[in-house]
Amino acid sequence: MAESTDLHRALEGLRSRGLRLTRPRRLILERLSADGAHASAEALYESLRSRRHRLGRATVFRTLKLFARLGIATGEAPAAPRRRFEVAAGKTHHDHMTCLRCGAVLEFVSPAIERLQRAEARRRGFVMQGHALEITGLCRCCAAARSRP
Amino acid sequence: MAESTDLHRALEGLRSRGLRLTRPRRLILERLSADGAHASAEALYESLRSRRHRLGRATVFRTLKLFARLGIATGEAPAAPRRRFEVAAGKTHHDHMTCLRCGAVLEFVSPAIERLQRAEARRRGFVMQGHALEITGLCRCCAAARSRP
DNA sequence: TTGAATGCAAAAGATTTGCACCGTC
DNA sequence: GACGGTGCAAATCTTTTGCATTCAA
Repeated sequence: MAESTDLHRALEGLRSRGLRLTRPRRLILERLSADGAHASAEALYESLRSRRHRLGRATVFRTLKLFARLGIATGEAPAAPRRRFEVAAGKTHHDHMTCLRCGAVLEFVSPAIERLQRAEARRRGFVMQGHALEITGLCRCCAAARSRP
Repeated sequence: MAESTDLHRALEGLRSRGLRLTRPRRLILERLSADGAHASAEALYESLRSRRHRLGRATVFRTLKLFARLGIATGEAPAAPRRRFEVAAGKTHHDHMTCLRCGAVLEFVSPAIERLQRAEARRRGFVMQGHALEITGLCRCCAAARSRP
């Protein structure tokens, strides 16, 4: 039921753009719809490939990217392709705001947010060990620059 | 001043474990201490390497990993090495709790946290476009399993 | 039929590992 | 002097791209 709804929605999204609902796309969508999957491209590739049907790794990546672009699927894309480091000594925990235009990183702390996170975890019996919050967008300068002609 | 403090602290951390404060380690620590850097391994490698001094890419990665282990530096390590996707259709925005033991992903929504994030961004003139919050730790099952002998 | 989509293989990007040599303690 | 650390190159892992072929519309 949920699957067929997803499928119809996806079909619309594709057709309205002159794109096609192919076998690989249907398979990936079905697998992703099942059991609220949070799957990686590799996991999908492994589980969908079989002796009977061929499927390319590249197709899975291409399809996921397409789905993300169309809003059919989402994937937590990291703001930075590379892992970023910073000194920790003498610093307390903090979170980040990353500017997507200039790459600037602002640090911020919100005790209230920390508290709420802890509460949410506790409510679910989840033993919280760490957390990472990243807000993406435009820093003050870049926002100003963009709004200018 | 802050740099020499960091350096001393790091030296302690290293020595107490029988590790050495070498040239590459000092350089990386200094560069990381400067201007509140949020730098990638590649960026550090590029900026520290020169015709006068040789420096290996591997050393930078090894050193950062070591620093992270010793608490001298931190880097937002993603809970999953691979990007994970999920269907978006019909779903509203939500955040994740990832179990580091079994890999389970719990979705949760906290309007209060969302609100606070928006407020923090606004306060800094940051135009928020997106955000990702991931809480890592142990899910109920794994926490229970671990506390058993 | 025809252009979009696929599978494969090769490339690219990020990080890790093996190993002989080097430098800190 | 011993042993931890380094540089280099090769290996790994994840994702992307080029291209001839296939297939949905």
